[in-house]
Amino acid sequence: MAAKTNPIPSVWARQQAEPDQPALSRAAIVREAIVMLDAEGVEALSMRKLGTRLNTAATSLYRHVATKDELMELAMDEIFGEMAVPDASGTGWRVAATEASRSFRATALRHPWLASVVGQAGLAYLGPNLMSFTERLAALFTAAGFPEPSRAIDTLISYVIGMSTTEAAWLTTVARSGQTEAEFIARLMPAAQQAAADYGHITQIGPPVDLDPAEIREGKFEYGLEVVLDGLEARIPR
Amino acid sequence: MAAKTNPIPSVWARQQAEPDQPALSRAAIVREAIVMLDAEGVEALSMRKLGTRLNTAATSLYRHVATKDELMELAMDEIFGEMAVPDASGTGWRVAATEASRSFRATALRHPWLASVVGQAGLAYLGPNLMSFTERLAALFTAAGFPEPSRAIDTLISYVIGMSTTEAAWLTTVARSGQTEAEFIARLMPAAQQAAADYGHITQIGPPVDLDPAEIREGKFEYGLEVVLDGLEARIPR
DNA sequence: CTTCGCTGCGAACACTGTACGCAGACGCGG
DNA sequence: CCGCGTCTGCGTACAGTGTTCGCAGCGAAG
Repeated sequence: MAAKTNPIPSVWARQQAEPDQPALSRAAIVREAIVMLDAEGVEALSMRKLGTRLNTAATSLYRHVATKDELMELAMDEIFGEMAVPDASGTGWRVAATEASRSFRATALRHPWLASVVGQAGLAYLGPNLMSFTERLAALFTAAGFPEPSRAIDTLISYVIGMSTTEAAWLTTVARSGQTEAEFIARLMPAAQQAAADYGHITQIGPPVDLDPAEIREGKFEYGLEVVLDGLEARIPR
Repeated sequence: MAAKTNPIPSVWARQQAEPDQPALSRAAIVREAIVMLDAEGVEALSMRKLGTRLNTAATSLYRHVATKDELMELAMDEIFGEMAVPDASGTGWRVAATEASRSFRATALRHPWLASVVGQAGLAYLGPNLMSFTERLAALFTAAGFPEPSRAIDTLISYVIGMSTTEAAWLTTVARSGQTEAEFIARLMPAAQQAAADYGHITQIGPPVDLDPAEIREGKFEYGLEVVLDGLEARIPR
């Protein structure tokens, strides 16, 4: 791009570094990366595209971010910052845990690419927001009287992670197909029933199809959430 | 590689197509891909490397596999074939479900790359082995008397998937660091405790460190499994 | 014997993440 | 005011990636 620098380097022609683009910083890079990930998915993000989106060259990003994997970890931690763990005072631990789980799921569905990153990088990265999230959960479960709060937490968020990432991956697959969720299901039904018949087992698998798929998924999540919380509640010594 | 074809194409010099290499087939490709994935992880697998491993060119693979993503889905389904769902007769549904969950976890830890694939492709792909797995689970939970077996199944495998993939991703991270698991934990402890102190919450997070990390992980899994199964058992109408 | 479809493959294309070295800007001691 | 060292942006380049295309051989079918 030779046209970017003014051919005659005159001080008069040069405008004042247009401050609408707030310079290049790690925070700005992560923010724009999340925008791209939300809009086009995990495989559409490349350092070059991110660079042009920020009006810089791709290699400039490496001044603020060591590697692309590190950028993904930063983005992941940023997303963890969107998850809320409400206070248990007044409402009790169970509604607080329910609300935190719902917040996790909603956030994961808002940023479906998170499923890939969690599957690849895991939760070993100790970002501040992830730390804060688990720390608040630990306070919640300790106050609830669990003798082994870390195990209770791991049980709950394992369920939530499993359900949410599966759901997110499903939604990405549906979105890639260009069809609506109902259409996609309708197209998949014959193959599924065929396979079910092959195993000689007449299963009415899944709920009736005339409901809103999004509501079905939400109901499924809530069902499992109650199951897990029931099992956990029995662990609290009286 | 001009030296591969005999410079003088004589029938006598040509040996009988050495049958130790069992030709190129979709099954052989998937099998070798799994070997590579197990050995070197998901990011070390490329079509070219896989090709040379099979003594062919990379582009030859595309005669049997449409795309690399399809190959990954095939590999994933192949792995699902390793998971066992035992029969419930005699032992009851609960031990059968426990055994199936343990089988899932063991298989996922044997092939840690599966976590990435599940996170990216999800369970929307209807491979025969995945179908068989869920079908046998459906039979198990239906016979157990669950009014909504599909919901019970989704609850259980969501927990199992969440725990197993998180564990697999953790193990991959540890392996990449070149340290043992205990060393890795010891190195991470100060940062974690520092962060915990920042939030003013003195948590004895995690168990004492003088135990075998693998046993700790297994105990964690078993704890959550019992919790989920307890919650599920209460859903069976008497 | 001819023909046709299938399989392997070399070359090429459009990208990717990232290392390296150069150029300019900014703050600071003289 | 000058020089200077550090920091930031960036053009170039490299080693790879998934995948397409057209060509060559080979086995079976007509």
